Amino acid sequence: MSKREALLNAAEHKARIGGYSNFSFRELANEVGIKSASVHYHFPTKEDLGAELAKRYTENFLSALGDPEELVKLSQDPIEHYVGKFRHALIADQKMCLCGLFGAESDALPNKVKLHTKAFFLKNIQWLQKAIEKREGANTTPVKARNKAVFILSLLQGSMMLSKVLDSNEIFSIATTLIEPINNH
Amino acid sequence: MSKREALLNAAEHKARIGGYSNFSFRELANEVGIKSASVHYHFPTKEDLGAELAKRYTENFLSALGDPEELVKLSQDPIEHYVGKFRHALIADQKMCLCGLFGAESDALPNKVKLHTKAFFLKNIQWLQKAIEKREGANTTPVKARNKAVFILSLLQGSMMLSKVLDSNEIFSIATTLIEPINNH
DNA sequence: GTCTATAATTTGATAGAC
DNA sequence: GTCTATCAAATTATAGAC
Repeated sequence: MSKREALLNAAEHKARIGGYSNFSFRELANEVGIKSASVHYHFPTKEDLGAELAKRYTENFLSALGDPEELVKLSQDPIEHYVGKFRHALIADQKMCLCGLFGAESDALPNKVKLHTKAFFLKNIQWLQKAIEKREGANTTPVKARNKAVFILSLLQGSMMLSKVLDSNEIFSIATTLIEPINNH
Repeated sequence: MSKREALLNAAEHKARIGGYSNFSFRELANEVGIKSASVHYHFPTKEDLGAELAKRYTENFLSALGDPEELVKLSQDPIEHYVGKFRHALIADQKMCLCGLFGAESDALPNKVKLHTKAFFLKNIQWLQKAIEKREGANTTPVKARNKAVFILSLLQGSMMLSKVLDSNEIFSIATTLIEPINNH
């Protein structure tokens, strides 16, 4: 693994626990076995590192989601699939969504980081909207599908927050089970 | 207004924008017109200040909510009332819920702050559960009412997050409108 | 790519005078 | 209650050698 990649991994780990201010160049450097000054070779400023972090997280997350159209063709429920990705982030990693944390502290972030965080949310809403449109066909409209997408993403981010603070993965299950009545409006 | 109160107000303002690390004793001192060292007279450590911040926020929020039983007696919808308090926090203050931000970075908080943040969530869930039980009477059970409470609080925290990051209060309206099908299961 | 050395700033905190 | 003075540590960042 390249040093650059190792730095991003270490930063992601810390940021998903305490946000943008929860990692420093020195800590990351120590973890990957180089000196703090050398981190600046890979990322000129902390803002650059933070932006790359949110960008990479978004790319990986959307890539793991796959194409919503394909899912519908295989007659899989894309919403259930989508919820599963968040469940995995919470249960397997025992951490918040990186962009959920960045989103909450959005107004305090350097501009480039904020923009990439915003992109995560826009792209996820688009993914969900498309999935809902494909699944429901003539039973929905673009506006209704987008509203449902906003609803689902809000609920997932919020239920991850509650699961973390109450230290209970069951909270996530409880909140997400109640998606169904909306999902099958 | 006492200096102590002014310090808490200044801290709350900053914390609701960028979390626990987004305020320092020096900044708070400057804003209320005293020196950094004097802040330690009011709050020995930053952890003490943070804990008091979450505690005061929780007290104020629950006090503003009032008694759910009273609301039901006046045949007001307690859920609508509850959503209105979050709407106000978002629209009037243009900020996240303090405990929402603290909740997201929960695992990085000093212990006392974390405990008071957790208490905010537990007390809000209790309030909602009681409100739902009173309103629905024999149509619900304690478990079902609590699950609904978890769902509503998750959705509200998440939709505040999305509203902040997408810089759109409409997002909050969209997400919360879709509470109704669950509310009237 | 990584290092040493270093700068400038900020931070939480303490001691002791008034 | 507030001040001055001070501290130790941490932070982001740069210059320049290897």
